Amino acid sequence: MAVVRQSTNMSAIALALGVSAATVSNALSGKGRVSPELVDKIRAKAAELGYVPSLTARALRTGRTGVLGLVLPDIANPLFPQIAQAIENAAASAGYGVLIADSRGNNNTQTLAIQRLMERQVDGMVIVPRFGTRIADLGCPVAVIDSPSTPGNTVSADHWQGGQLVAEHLVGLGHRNFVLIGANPQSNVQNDRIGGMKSRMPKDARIEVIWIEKAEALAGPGCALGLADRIERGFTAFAASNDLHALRALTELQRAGVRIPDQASIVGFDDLVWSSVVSPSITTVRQNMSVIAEIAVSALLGVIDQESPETADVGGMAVAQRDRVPMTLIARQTSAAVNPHHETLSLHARTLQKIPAGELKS
Amino acid sequence: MAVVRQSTNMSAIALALGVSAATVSNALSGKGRVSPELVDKIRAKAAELGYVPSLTARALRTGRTGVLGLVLPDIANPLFPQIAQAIENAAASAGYGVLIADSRGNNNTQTLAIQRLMERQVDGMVIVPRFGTRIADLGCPVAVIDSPSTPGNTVSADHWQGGQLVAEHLVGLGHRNFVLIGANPQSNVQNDRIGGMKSRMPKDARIEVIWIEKAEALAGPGCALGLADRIERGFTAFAASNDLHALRALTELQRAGVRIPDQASIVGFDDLVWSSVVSPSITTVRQNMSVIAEIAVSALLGVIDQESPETADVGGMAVAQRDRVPMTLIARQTSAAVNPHHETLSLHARTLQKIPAGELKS
DNA sequence: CCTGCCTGATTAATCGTTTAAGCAGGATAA
DNA sequence: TTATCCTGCTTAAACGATTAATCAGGCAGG
Repeated sequence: MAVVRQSTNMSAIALALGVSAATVSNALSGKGRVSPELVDKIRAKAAELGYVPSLTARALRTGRTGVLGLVLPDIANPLFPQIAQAIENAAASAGYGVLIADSRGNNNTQTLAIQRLMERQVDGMVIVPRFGTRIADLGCPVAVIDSPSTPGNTVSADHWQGGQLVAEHLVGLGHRNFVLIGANPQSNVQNDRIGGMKSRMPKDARIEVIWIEKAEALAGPGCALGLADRIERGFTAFAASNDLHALRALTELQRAGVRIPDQASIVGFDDLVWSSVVSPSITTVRQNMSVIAEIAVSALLGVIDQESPETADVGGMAVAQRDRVPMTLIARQTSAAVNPHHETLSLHARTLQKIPAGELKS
Repeated sequence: MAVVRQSTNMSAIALALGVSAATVSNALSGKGRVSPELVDKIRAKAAELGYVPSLTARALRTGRTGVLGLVLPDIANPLFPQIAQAIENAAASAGYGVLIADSRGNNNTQTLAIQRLMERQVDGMVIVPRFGTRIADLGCPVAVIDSPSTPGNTVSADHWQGGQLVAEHLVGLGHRNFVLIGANPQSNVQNDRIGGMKSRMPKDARIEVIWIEKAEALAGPGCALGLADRIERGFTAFAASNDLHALRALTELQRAGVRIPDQASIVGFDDLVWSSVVSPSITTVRQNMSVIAEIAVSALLGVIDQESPETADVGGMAVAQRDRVPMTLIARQTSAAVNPHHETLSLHARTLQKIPAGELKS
C-alpha cells in the first residue's frame, strides 16, 4: 500500500555517495569509525537531500521513543497551562516530545491514562497525581510533581515555605487575625501551604480555616463563603491556598462593599493568569515552574540514559531525590498594612448587601 | 544492548500456539483469512500472555503513528485547558495520542513547533493559530481551530452568533448603552464576537469599544480601563470578548463602588474556570469545545484514513469543510435588567474612589 | 616474511509488525 | 478427469534505523 513515505532515508544518502547505510548511520551519529572527510561528505549530502531521521525506526531499534508522558489530574485545572508549558519546554530543549493524558479527576481513569502512555512506550512520565493517589511502580521512569509530603520521587515547589512567605508578609503588615481558605484538606499541597502559614503566625494570632468543598457541600457550588461576616468579626487578612480562591474572596468582599486592601488584605498562590489584571491585582506566591519542570525532566532523562547499560535492575523507579523548589512572593495590590481606623471601617462594613447564594454551574 | 524489551510479542504468541506470526497478526486485526476457532485461540493466548502490540513497530511498517499534534499559540492562554482537554478526549477515544507543542506566541516558534511535530511523524495536527498567521500547506492533514473568518480548513465556534446572543440578551434586558471590550482588533475571534454583538444592537444604541492592548500600551499592563467613568456617562452594559476581560471589568467596577448587576451588566465569553465562582458569577457565552474537538479530530481522521488508497494527490490539505458550532449563553449574576433608577445611581457612582494605575507584571 | 594491530569501511542481523504472494488440499464446476 | 476456485495457513519481504561482527588493506615489529 503506497502510503506517503518520506523520500530521503539513510539508504538514499548511502546510494548517492556509494557507501553503505551503516556508514551513514555511523557518520551522522558519530559512533563508529568513519574518516573525517567522509563524515563531512555525508553530512553535506544529508543536508542537501533534506534528510530527516525516522524517529519511529530509531525507536523500534533502540527501544527509546524520545517521548515523555505528562499525566494530569484535571486538564481543566487553571495551573495546568503553567505546568504543561514548562514541561513541554524542558522536554523540547532536550529533544523530547510530550504526550498528554488527562486523568479527568478520576482515579481509575488515571490508571488508564498511564496505561495508554505505557502502550505508546513513552521513555518516562511526569505525573501530577490526584490527591490521595499513590503512584505504583510502573516499570518506567516516573517523576511526580506534587508536594514534598507526597511519598515517592517527588519534585515540587516548597509549598510549606510558600505558606511561610505569606504569613511573614501579612504579619509584617501588622495583621493578626487570619482567615485561611483552602478547598480540600486531603490535598497535600494545600495542607503544606496552610501549615506553612500557621507555622509563622504569632502565638496570639486568631486563625480560622474555611474549606471550600465543605462549604459547597452544604450551600452548593459557587456559594458565598460569608467572608464579610469575618470582617465584622475583626479579621483583616484572607490567605487562600490558591489564586482562584483568592479571587473568589476578592470579589465576594468587593461585592459586599469591603474595600481591598484598605479594610482587608488578600493573598493567593500560583500567580494564575488573572491575578495581575484584576483590580486590585492579587498578591500571590508563585512557584518557579520552569525550574521544577527542568528538575523533573532531567531526573527522568538521567534514569533513562543510565538504564541502557545493564542497570536495568533499577527497574525504572527512584527518579529524583526529593527536591523542593523555593517559592517567591509577588506583592501586588491586595495586601497592605492593616488599617489603624479599623473600628470605624468595621462599622462601615456593617452596611453590607445580602449576597444571594451562588447558582449551580451549568 | 539489553534495553528492556517487552517480553510478549506476536512471535511469542505464534510460538506458543505453533502457528506463524503472520497468522497471529491477521487474527488480531481481523484482516486475513483465519478460521474462527483459531482466532479465538489466538485471542485467548494473547490475553493470557498480556500481549500489548508495539505501536512503534506498527508505525514503522504502516507509516502511521497513531499520534496527533496539538499546536497552541500560547499554552498560558486560559482557554487552553478546555481545548486541550477536549482534543485529548476526542483523540483518545479514537485511539490516538496527543503530542503538544507550544508556539510561545511567537511566529517563528510556531513554525519550529510544527516542524518538530512533523519529524515525529504525527498523522495529523490540530492548530490553534496565532492571529495573523496563515498555516501553510504542510503535507500533513491539518485542522485549524480559530474563527470562521480564518482562511483554511477551519472548525470553530460561531463567534459571530455568540456575539449576537450577547447583544440579544442585553438588549432584552433593556440595555441601550454598550461598552464593548476586546484585547486586539487583529484577532479574528474577537472581531467576530464584537461584530456579532454590533449586528444585533438597535440602531439608536450607543456603542463604545475599548481595545485593551491599546490602552495598556499607553498606561502599562494591568492598568485601569476607566470603566467607572463610563458608568457616569450613562453606559449600563459591558460586553467583553473574553471572560478574562469581563473579570477585569467586574473587579474594576466593583472596586470603584459600582454595584453589579444593579448599576451595570457584564457579559463575557468562554466560561473560563473562575466565571462561575466569582461573586457575582459571570454571565458568559460558552463554546462547545467537545463538539469542536470532535469535528476537528474526526475530520483529521477522515483525511488520514482516506489517504492510504491512492488519494495521495490530495496531499493532506482540505480537512474540514468550514464548520461553525453554535455557542450558548449561560446567564449568571452579572447581567440583569437595566435599573429604572438609573439617574440616582449614576449620581451615586460619582463618589468613586480613585484607582491607582496598575503596576507592572513581575 | 609472517603475525598482529589499527583504520575505515561493509555485511547482515535485529527491533515487532504488516501484508503481498504462495501453497496445499478439498470442494466445485466443466 | 482436469481445470478452477476457495479456504486457511505459511513464507518472506518489507518499513528505516542501529550495531555487533567481519573484512580488506596498510603498516609496524619481531
